Amino acid sequence: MVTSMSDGIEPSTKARESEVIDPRIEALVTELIGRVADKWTMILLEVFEEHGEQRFTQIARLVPDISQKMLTQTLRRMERDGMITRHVHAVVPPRVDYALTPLGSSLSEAFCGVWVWAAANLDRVERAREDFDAR
Amino acid sequence: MVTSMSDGIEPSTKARESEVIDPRIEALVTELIGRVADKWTMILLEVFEEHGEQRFTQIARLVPDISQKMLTQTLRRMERDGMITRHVHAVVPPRVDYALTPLGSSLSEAFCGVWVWAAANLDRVERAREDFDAR
DNA sequence: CGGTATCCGAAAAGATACTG
DNA sequence: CAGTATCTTTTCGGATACCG
Repeated sequence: MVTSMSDGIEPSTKARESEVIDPRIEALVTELIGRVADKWTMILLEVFEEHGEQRFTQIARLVPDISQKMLTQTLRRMERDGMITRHVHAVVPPRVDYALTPLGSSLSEAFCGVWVWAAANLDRVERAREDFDAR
Repeated sequence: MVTSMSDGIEPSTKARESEVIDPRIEALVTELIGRVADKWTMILLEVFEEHGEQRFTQIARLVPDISQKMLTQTLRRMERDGMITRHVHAVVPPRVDYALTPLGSSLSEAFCGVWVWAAANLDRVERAREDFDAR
């Protein structure tokens, strides 16, 4: 869809739709996918999309399996990538609110299809695994 | 987005949209996302979607950065999950063809939006990072 | 060709303790 | 509360050797 492969000449039997975009762009997109197609990133995007602005501890409660380290790390990276904002309130005890930016929101929407797919195909995958393991 | 409703009563201050789906289903969907939101899985799906049925060595050529080990591993897992088929031809030298199943194809489509997003927002992310690092 | 098996160093994730 | 620092464990990925 987005990748290229700059073949030379061949008439080729198929695979004739996209192709020949700048390999530099290709590499950057792939790097970005590698960054963004991360389990925790996807899950946090989803949490923000569903629950709106949240503070640190609340997020941790909504995602019980994430370690505090990974939560901090993922939030920091998402902030750096422009997905979320981080607002520190000067109160005691401290309060930090995280919220999606429009950019993060748009990515969340792009991932929406994957969530729908997962919910819809859960049982199919389950059965495929059973079939495979039965061999 | 996928999680859902059927809350009981409480008025609550906010966060009144989702909630209270079977936590078992929720956990399974999350596990499946964790499995599927993998860099190499995404990239291999994309390769199959673009280039159709491919044999092992050809895939390796199309994805130069993947190690043989990770390629085998990812293909095996995708086969187990019902995303791809694996056909061994009884010839010498051996020939093994991999191809998307309808299930894999549907996942690939679900991911399509993410690829489009990445290509479209590359520069925005780039600038966000520069801004962040400048602090 | 299309793998599997093994070893190994590097990187990522997890657990725990401490702090402004 | 919202982290950071540190330590341990797991996973990743390259290199190499070997097989049907």
